[in-house]
Formats: sequence, C-alpha cells, structure tokens
Amino acid sequence: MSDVYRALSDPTRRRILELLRERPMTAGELAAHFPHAKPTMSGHFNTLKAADLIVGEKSGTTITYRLNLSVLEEALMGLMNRFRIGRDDHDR
Amino acid sequence: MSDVYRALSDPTRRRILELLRERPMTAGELAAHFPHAKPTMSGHFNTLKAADLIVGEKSGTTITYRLNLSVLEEALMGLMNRFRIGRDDHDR
DNA sequence: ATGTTATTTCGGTGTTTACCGAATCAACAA
DNA sequence: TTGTTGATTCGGTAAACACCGAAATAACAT
Repeated sequence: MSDVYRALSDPTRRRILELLRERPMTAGELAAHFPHAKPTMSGHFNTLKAADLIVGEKSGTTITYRLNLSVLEEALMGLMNRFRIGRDDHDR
Repeated sequence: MSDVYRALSDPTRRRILELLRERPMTAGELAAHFPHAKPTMSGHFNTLKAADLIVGEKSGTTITYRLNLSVLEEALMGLMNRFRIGRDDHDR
C-alpha cells in the first residue's frame, strides 16, 4: 500500500498514469512518449505494476497496459481522508 | 511543485504532517514521536519546508512548526484533477 | 564568562533509485 | 531454422536518500 506513494513520487510514472487514463496503450506506445531507453521504461512499468496501479495484458508479442483507476482512486481518497481534506471537520 | 510529491513519498514525513494537522509542535516534540536521531528529523523538516508544506516559527530557543494546509490541499486537489477523480467526466 | 537546552549543519556510510547498453526471451513469419 | 519484432531481465554507474554521531549555532540563565 505504501508502494503507491513511491510509485507516484516520480514524474515519469505520473505521466504514464495520465496517458493511460485516456486509453490503454502498449509498452512501446507508451515508451515513445518519453526520452528514456526501453529498459528504463520497463522498470517504471514494473514499479507501477507492483503498486497495482496498472495491469498488463499480454497478447501475442505485445503487452497492453491499462490503468487500474480504482486503486489510484483509493490511494488519493486515503490521502484526502488522512489529512481531512475535502470534507467538513465536525468533531472539533 | 514537484517537491510536494517528493515530500509526500516518505512515511516519516507523512506522519509528521499528520501530527501537525492536530496542532503545531516544536521540532523536539515532533522528534519525540519517532525512533530517529535529531539530525535525521531535522532533515525531514527541511524537506517539508522546501515543499512549503510546513512553516517554522522561531521563538526564543525553540522552533514551532505548523502545517501549511492550503499547500497540501492544492497538491492533493491537483492530483485528483489530473486523474479526473472525484468528479463527473462530462466531455467524453 | 560558563553552562544548558533546542535545534541545526557537517561529514560520512549504506541503500535505493533512475538510467543505460547488451543480452535474453517469446511470438510469429519466411 | 533463421530472422524480426516487442518487450524484458542483467550488470553496472552515478546521483539521491535516509540515517547517524559529532560539532556548531543560538538563545537564555547563572
């Protein structure tokens, strides 16, 4: 669960998530959006997978990644609640 | 602005913010909540200050830190918006 | 001046991270 | 089987990070 925070802490990974919000994409398609080498991108995919923020489906020779929105949602909501942001604080 | 994400990525720093949400505390008071040495904690305070997430006010020999809630709020809201979480997505 | 207390900065260590090129793997086609 | 393509894992490097003990600073009291 703390993997999520770690995953979100890198700008490249945040951008990957943003791209995947539009539509699922293959590893190569995603990589084309960044100036990094393929192995670097693959590493980022692994980090995001470990946090369960993305899921990869292999089909033939390509892997299509899609965003796991519910996990991202839960993580952000968790943060909001933790700091009591975005709702009233009645018991004060 | 990316300092905020970095600051949030460490569990100790998240806990510091959580503690400061209850009430402002001095550096020593905060440090007493953790198993780390003073210099380590001081480093965390610096990171949080750099992200503008906390503000320190010196008074005599002590420094009292308080949470800068608005910055935290903005950061989290920014994340929510970026991933279009917590609101309707009308233009689809 | 000397000491005390709260906190920071300094110097250094071990670990983690982001990155790359080269090698590898898996699926498919000729 | 040989090659091609999409993607990964391997081995290694340089930078960043969390952590610590020791030394420094700053305010205050004796």
